[in-house]
Amino acid sequence: MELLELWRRHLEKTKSERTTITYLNAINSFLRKLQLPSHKLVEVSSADLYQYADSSELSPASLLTHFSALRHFYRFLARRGYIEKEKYSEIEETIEDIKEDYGLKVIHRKPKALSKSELEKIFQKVKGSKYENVYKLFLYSGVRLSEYKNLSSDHFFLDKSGIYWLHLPAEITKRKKERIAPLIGPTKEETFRFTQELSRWLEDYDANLRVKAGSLQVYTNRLSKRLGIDFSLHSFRHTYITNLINQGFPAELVKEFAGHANVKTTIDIYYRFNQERAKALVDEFLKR
DNA sequence: TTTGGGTTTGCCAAGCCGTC
DNA sequence: GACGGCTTGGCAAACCCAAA
Repeated sequence: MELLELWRRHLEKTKSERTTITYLNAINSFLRKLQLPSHKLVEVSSADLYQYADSSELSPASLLTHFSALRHFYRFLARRGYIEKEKYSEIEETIEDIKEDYGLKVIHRKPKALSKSELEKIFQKVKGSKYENVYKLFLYSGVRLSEYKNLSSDHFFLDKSGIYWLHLPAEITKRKKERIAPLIGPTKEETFRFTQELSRWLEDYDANLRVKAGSLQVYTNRLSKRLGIDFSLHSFRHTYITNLINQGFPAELVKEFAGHANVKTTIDIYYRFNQERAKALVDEFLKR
């Protein structure tokens, strides 16, 4: 059996469908660029790897992904004895050299929480439509799009204090980790106003809150352009988490509500972001 | 225990097409 | 022409793990 086919089967057993697709695409892109037939993959040299990096028009992040795939492929071949261990070491070393040469590092953008005026403009535009309800759900729950796809009224419950909680079972969350999060906004008043609305919407979830994920994404993208506001569905999640932080929830709790696997993610991404914001606020205060 | 870099995977953008 | 659905590849968020 062809080595590429063997690797594909291995990926299908050990990786997600998305990763399998991404890695296979990377290898195919490599073959196309170098105009190599797949059986020549075992003969690939350092010069070929350099040629790919030199001629590629991919962004640093994508090039990194492609080299991750190549490294994974050759590690697979070496472990099964299809290539010499020394050959794999040479390939691995070359990939490291290329990364160094090209300064390949993933650039992380800071999360963007939406401001009050941006939210007003967005909700003014979608007022009265189903998108208004869905956007509010994203904003008050911090739900991810992938989680929203599988949501139903069964995932919401009202607690004794009169606010809704979202209970996401492990099978529908990103990292297969059960998550419980309160549906709250920037203030108590807004939270209770939303709770009343949600109570009505949940009577007929499909009619009030169900939109196809693809349509929701495209609609949001177009709205972002129309309004001249740089936002996406994920911006609502950033805003939800930022609201929790601004309200003084401790990082361990924000981590649980956000569904992060560890608190480092929460602190690194959101608290660092908030420290800058705090500095800006202090500067503003001192100017008064 | 912390941190930096690598890996995995979800999200977004763009283009095409159909419908009104 | 405007709007919305679908597909696909690249980008970036989030997680993981080894080294210090």
